[in-house]
Amino acid sequence: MQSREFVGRTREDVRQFNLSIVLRMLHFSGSVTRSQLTSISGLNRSTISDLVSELEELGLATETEGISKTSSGRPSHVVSASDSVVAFAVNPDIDATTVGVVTLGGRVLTKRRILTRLQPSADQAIEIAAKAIQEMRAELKPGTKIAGVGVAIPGQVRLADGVVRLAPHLNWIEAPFGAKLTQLTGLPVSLDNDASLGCRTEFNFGAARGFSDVVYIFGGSGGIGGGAIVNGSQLRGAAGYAGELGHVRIADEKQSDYSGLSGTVEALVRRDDLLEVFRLDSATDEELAAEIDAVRRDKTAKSKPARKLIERQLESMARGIASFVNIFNPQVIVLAGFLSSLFEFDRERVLAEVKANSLDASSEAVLIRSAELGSDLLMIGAAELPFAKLLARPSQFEFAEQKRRVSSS
Amino acid sequence: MQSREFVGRTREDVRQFNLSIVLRMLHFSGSVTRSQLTSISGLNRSTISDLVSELEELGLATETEGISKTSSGRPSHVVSASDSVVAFAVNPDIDATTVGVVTLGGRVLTKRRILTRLQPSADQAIEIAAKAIQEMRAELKPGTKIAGVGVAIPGQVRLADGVVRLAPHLNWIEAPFGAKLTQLTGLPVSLDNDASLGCRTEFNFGAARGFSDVVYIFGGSGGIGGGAIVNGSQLRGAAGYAGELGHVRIADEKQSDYSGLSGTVEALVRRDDLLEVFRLDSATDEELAAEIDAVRRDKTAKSKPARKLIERQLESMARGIASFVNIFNPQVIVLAGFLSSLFEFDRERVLAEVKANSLDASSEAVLIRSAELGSDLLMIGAAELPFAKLLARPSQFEFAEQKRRVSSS
DNA sequence: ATCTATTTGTTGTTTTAGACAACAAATGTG
DNA sequence: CACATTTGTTGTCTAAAACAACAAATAGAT
Repeated sequence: MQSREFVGRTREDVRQFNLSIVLRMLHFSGSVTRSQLTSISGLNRSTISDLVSELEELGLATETEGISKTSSGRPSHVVSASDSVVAFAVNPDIDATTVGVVTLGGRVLTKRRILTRLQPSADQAIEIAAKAIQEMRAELKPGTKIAGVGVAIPGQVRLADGVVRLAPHLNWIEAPFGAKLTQLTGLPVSLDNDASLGCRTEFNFGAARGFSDVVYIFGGSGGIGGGAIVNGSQLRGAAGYAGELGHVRIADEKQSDYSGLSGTVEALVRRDDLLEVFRLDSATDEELAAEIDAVRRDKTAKSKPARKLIERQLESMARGIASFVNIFNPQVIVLAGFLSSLFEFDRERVLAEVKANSLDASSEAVLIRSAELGSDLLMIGAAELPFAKLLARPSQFEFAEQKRRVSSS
Repeated sequence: MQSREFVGRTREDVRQFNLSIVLRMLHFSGSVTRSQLTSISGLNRSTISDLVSELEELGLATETEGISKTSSGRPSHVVSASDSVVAFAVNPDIDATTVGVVTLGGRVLTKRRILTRLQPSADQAIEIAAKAIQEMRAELKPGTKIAGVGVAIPGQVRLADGVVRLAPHLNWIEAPFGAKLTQLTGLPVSLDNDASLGCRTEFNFGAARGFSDVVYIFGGSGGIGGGAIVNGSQLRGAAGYAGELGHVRIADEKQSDYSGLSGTVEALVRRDDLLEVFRLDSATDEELAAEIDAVRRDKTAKSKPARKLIERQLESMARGIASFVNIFNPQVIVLAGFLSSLFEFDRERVLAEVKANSLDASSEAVLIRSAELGSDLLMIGAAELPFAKLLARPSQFEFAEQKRRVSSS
């Protein structure tokens, strides 16, 4: 008999859980009135009062007797997530490493993008991140509590120990990112795949908010990543590698993807191919979107090769989506990165192709939409990793020491 | 803000939850000693004592001062799931409808297979099931409590209202199976897809026991079905259609499956094709397995066409599995029906093909194995539907009335 | 300006279920 | 047969949610 499943619950668990739901409401909505907390949770007024007091004492929430626009009656106190609880977010990528500070309320306080040479080694990225964190830490307001460091990795991450198994784009193999960054910063570090975090963030704050079953597909220069929300919780898999939707085979073609698999979505829907047809060396997602949109509007012969490529990619993408619809029966599919541009190129056609390649029942109610969150997505997503641990057991969470020591370097 | 997620917990919830874990342990293991319950749950001895007493009073558990082989010390009481709590299980199929009675302890008390003409209508199947249930109900020991009726459907089921959306094999479309069977029997009826239930049962009692992330693929005469366990809970999707693993596209081929989709696993791995190459009109899984095994052993030229077909199917199956490995990163893949025979034909090759078509990290630890549970699989699986509701809130569950009335028909 | 209805915050009390401690009961062992 | 060990039982303790009563703060009506 497995033991994990059959662990009993005590009164302390109830308390932790209720503290957790209150803090989660604050985290996801910024600020909430006490009467809202009461009605949504279904708990008694006095219980909510008690819980909020405890969160205040823990330094996790602040209460203001602000204005709460209701019809009549005594106005309710507004409770907010404390701005003095923060997490560091790190996102190493091919040409730069981004580091930011995110508050428990979801605001990005600072963000720094540190350019590197192309394909930095893991050790280089770790040192850059550690340095930035140390500097930013010194600038924090006194009394600020640090929940930890969250890292979004463009590759496969073993969740158990924070080792980057493979990041083909960066050419990292078996890099113990988490352990080393912990060593350099003295802070607890959690890692996850960037697309998984993107999925989770769109689910928490963006286009997939309010749904319970979500498929997220992200297209970037490093390939196609994905994530899924299943019955309200993130798809992780045994070791954390789940959600590699780009590496699903959909055709016989020989062309292979960045991981060497052929006929996959990632092999057939390539950002580089689009750049090539537009004769661009590199482009931001906005620039690429503009090019694609220009093709959409221009119906003359001149844009034919580009149009054909876009349509071919769009069709491959739709085939992949159709399989995901059959597998997950999601309420919504969120497309991010340049996939969103492919979708906007011809929404009707994408929808039609998806329907044609999936079961009627599964596809009848599915929504397809573009991602909503922009450049702060990965900062907020990465910060969610340490915050998740805090949110799970608010009164037992131990913050990193805030005694700053003079760094020797 | 979604409301469901943020509902607070009360002391009553704790009680229900603890009653639930105790009853679940009894359900999954048959019988357990009180000391085991204590150590596994982590609850206090006196609490377990109290919980067991309540379950006894509810008629859900029985306690015997039996022999518990421990080293020394006072022997512990053995607690078992009550045999007088049962559920009906129903499984309509193309040529017969099977109805059974299953105890909370997991024993199949009775099973009846009622032959029908080929492709019976839903109404016919419902009437057959209702009649069998009524007869079996009359034969139950007095005092037996009925948790409800669970139905395993070879097709897509809308979980919310128990409507069979599509069962291509049976040619059922939009059949309100649940409502009608409830009407005829007066019992609460729950439905689910047969492969989903198969998955769940292998997870609870069979080849996938003890894992948290499972992919299950079933091959039968009606096509290829599937199911998945994600982080310990069943993949359902928005409406309950998730897990249609057979309808995932893996190749360009034109050949289409029973639902009209082309190039899918179901289109390329067909039981009928195997029967044809063996010149069989029909065959049980055992007979088919024997044929396939004969080919395996016979290396002469004579069996060439069969061997080629088997190998082609095996390869397509492996391609599908590889995609599922990338998507779910499961600990184990369970193959059932004739897929298990394909696997046994050449385990090494299936494994090699899966590895070749999936990411190294995702596939490195994955196990592939054949299903363990035999003919009672769907009976136990279907019964799990009503039992699940009982297990979720033991002291609030309302059993069907046991006052038997003389049936008018 | 005052009164009323309404809603919310606060405080003290009640209830419930798990934890704990002490003791009795039932086994194996030397 | 004394002893150690484990388990069941019983009475008490404790923490946390519910509850009830009252005070406070608003909008709207007069």
